Amino acid sequence: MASTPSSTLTPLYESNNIFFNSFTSPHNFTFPLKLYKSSIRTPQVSLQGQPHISQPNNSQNPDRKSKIWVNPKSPRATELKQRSYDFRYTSLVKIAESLDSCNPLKHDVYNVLATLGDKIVEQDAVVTLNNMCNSETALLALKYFQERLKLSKEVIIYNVTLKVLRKNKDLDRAEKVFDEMLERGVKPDNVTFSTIISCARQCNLPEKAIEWFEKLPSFGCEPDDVTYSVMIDAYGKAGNVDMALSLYDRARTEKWRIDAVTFATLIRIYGSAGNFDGCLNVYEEMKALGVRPNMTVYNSLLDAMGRAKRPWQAKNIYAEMINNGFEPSWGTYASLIRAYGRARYSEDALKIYKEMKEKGLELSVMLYNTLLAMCADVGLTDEAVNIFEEMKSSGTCQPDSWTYSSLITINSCSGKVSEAEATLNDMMEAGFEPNIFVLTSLIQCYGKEGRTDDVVRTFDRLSDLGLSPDERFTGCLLNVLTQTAKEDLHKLTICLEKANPKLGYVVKLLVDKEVVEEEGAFKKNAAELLDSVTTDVRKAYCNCLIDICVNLNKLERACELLDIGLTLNIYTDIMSRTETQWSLQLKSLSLGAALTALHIWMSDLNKALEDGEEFPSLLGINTGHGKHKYSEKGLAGVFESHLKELNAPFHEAPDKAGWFLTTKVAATSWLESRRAQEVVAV
DNA sequence: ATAGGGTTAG
Repeated sequence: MASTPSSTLTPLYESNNIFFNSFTSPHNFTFPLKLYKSSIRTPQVSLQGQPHISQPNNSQNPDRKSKIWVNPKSPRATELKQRSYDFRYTSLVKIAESLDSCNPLKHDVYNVLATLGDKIVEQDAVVTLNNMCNSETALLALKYFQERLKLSKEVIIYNVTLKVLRKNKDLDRAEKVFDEMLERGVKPDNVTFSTIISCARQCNLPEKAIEWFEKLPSFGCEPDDVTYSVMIDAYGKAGNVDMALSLYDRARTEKWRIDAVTFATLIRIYGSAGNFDGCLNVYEEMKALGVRPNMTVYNSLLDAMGRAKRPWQAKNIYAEMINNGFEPSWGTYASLIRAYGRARYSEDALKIYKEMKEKGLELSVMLYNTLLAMCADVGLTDEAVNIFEEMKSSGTCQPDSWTYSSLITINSCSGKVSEAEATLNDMMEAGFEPNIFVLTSLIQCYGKEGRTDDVVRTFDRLSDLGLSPDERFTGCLLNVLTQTAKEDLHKLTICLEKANPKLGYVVKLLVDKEVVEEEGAFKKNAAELLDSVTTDVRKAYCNCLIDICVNLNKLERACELLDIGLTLNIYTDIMSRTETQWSLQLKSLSLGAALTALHIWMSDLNKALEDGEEFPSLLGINTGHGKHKYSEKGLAGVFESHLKELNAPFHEAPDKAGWFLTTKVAATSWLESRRAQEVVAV
């Protein structure tokens, strides 16, 4: 075994939080509650009260009994016609509004419609129904028009009625209306089908949508571009990406004009299937076909890049969108906040937040939560407090358990135990039970303060609430062990055993002197354990276990764990060699794991030296810049002093943050002098 | 705006 002075490896108790945050980020958790939309969307603003529409006192008004003859083909005539149509349209919208709020009784509905007078035309029916939201009164209105009008295109008023039913997500009624159409001998067309199909899609019944699409040919209809687009969307929603794409292919070979909306649909499908390059390819293909992107395309792309955790691409697309003269919509901002928030682009996210406020756009709970979770991630305590205050005073949304979780996490991470406890009380007063996320944060919080008994109490609280520990919760507990004094470790080992017996056993082998270990049992069990947990927590578990070893001065065990980590590909590319440089990559390692890796790397260098291998011109250690807000010092800072203690000739590169470099000559002479010392020491 | 697609997501 080589000769790293192990005393320098010992005190790990406070600093390191490099792996800590993989547990505390609320966005890493799968929240078990399904949240529903808090309010129904307000209906469209009516045209009522727009001043330009009727101005009877205006002497310029051409609608007054004017004797001037106007050439019907002149632009002036077109304008007059337009005005008179605008006027008619406005009154029809008002009728539609009255019908929406009227009793669903034949008598009442007919009375409202009687105000239209006797000279109604087919288009009046279309406009009225098209502006309605109430299914029941719409069906009565449909009857009224059927009784009173000679309809030359009856299918159209059926189609607009179907739109009303779709607004209400009422597929049952839509299907009944369809049957009625057939009974009356009205032939459904593509509009009928696309409306019913999108209704089924919006009802979250994509199988139904497919069913309707499949019966389209039996009514003598050939799907057209819009029907394809709707179906592509429905297949995507049903998770049948292959069918969606093959429809797209079919639409393409049948030379349908594929417009921006369809491309946006395709981008959404690729995005929700996790194929983010697919999204970008569709976008390129679209541009190659000469289709100009619209807002939907941009918003879908931004959303996809957010899911892909590629905030820089979101940024580029947004810039392009602005350059092309588009005004960002609510959806644009929401996508950006999510993209930036998840990726911890805090400055960008906060800028968007500011812009939304300036424009008077309301944020949803989800968006507030995204911002708060981001603040928790990067340690923006003051901003989080501000955002929370603004959220409360917005009057439009109430904090939910996610909100409180983030706030508790923020307090916990900045070591504000009593504030965290107070926030938990607020949460319970607001009617939310503490959940696993909150308890996970609290465990971290107490652990960091060395309040082991409170950690144990919080651990027990979880099962009292009828919850069982998940991998993150257990991982946080394990992380607490890396910060706990030796004499308290046994209290936590008991908890660990309850949470995950295998993990408990592995830790016991490290901590408990009385456990008798069979030859190789530690390595075997540790490997089985790490293999049994999901990949997202493996590295964190391994890092923690190594830290515990390092704390307890069990360097051999630490090396065994690192070896397991390398074998299971938990750590990749830690040590690499090119012709010009040999590197040690420590970026995602905890301090203990990094020190262990350094130890192994130095042994390898020694061996290479012994074997007379040629060293490259440069040797480098990359610690990453370690700019994490919650840890006073990143890995870089700790490493710098550690390397000094070892008299190692590595020096931080001025132009490459987080890199410590040395030359062939310096490295060789350093290793040789260490070996000489070793001989003296023996 | 004036018969069919698009969302508000964790």
